[in-house]
Amino acid sequence: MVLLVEDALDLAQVVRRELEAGGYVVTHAADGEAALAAHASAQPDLVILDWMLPKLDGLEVLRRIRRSAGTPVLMLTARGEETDRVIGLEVGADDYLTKPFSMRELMARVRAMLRRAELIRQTLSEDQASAGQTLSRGTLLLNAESHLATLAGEELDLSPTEFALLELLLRGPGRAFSRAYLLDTIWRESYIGGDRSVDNVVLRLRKKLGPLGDEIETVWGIGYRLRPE
Amino acid sequence: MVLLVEDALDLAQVVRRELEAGGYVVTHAADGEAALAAHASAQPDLVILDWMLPKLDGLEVLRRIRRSAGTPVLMLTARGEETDRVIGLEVGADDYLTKPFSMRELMARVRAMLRRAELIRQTLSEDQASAGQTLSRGTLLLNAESHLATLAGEELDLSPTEFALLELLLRGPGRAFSRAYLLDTIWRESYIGGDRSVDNVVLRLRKKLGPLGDEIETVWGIGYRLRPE
DNA sequence: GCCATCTGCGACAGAGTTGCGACACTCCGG
DNA sequence: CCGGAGTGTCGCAACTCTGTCGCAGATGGC
Repeated sequence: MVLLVEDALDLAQVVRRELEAGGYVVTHAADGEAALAAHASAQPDLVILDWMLPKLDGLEVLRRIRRSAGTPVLMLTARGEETDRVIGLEVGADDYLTKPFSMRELMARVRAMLRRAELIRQTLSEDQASAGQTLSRGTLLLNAESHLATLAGEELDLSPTEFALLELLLRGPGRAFSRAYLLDTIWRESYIGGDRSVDNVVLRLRKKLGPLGDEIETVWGIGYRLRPE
Repeated sequence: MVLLVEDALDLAQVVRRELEAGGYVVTHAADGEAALAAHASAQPDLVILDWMLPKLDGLEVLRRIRRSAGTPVLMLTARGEETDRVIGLEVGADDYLTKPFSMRELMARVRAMLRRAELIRQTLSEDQASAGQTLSRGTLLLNAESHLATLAGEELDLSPTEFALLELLLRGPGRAFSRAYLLDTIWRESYIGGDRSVDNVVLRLRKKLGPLGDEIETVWGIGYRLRPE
């Protein structure tokens, strides 16, 4: 069951039809309060959440959902909206889509998210998904909410891009991320980057991490990965 | 290959030059009917489609393209047609650019779209194969998501091609794969290789697998197979 | 056993990919 | 208007991967 939270009714209609055509059952909510009510009563497998909403905005809705549940959330943001891509990740959105997006892309993401959620449920214990706020790796600590990273007690001075990359890696240790995925996820609407941009952020991040930098492995011809522990 | 559909010839000329300078091969069509014909015969990787066109307008062209193919489409629209945005989404445009636009932005979008198309293809094929599962064979473990293979606990250093081949074999143990099939599946459209390329990958893979390499059997006159357990 | 094919395999070179420093541009705050 | 931080781009070097070739060995039909 998918909960769709979107106040633009025409767009909601389109998305709903597409999802239903793909075999999903869809519940719709048009504002933040309705969304929370629907989430509590229907317990969806996935929430598609617009950023701008009447009554409660998407960010606040996300925050409250996270207090009680680990439901995967896909956020919809408009291009040009002043959204720090990191903010959403802090609160625990699992993925993003920038308007306008294609229906094909939406479906691809929805499927991927549901699949991943299923896997996590099967294999991993809940703590990784719900603990969320502070990620760690050896002496490296990363707190998403305060946007602070420390290495062996020392504060790490990371740029926003570096921070986002490190966070993504820590969220999926062992998982190999392609450059295309990273560009799509971290860079969002700022598109501009080529593959070499990714390389450079990795380069800078590795340096700042010192010895721990080696834990970021290159997967030749694919992308990068944080070495599984 | 990029199909450019634009009736204003001066603009088309400028865009074409820019794209070609960026390393893309460009085909041009000046009206809707020509666009459909070109799309059917040339099978482009991306379509740049003007909204207003002689004979068939852009929307109709998009609709017909969508009946037969999922080619990514970048629509060019005149300023301020908000309602059309939703219609376009419904029919399946993947991105928009409002005239006038800068060449720089166009190029950025084109690059991003091709990248994303690749991502979507990847995600969907993973979905079919229910990736993320760990495949195994004796002491050999292979995890597609992390792109990591281990043999008796030791990490195996496999090239992308070797990895893909091993994954395919593990997914269909006992099944015999012809060289043609392997070229089609692993090499995809970039198969410049002849049959001996396959042989060589098998050779290298066998070596790296050590004793387990013998499990990859040669099917004389056909191709290769992983010995059923 | 003989021949036509097919496969195994080492060597090599070209193509592709990544590491990394240098530089330029943009965005902000002073 | 300046200066600094952040980040995209470029170029070069180093490295990895992979297709090709040649030849030896294996295989199967006759």
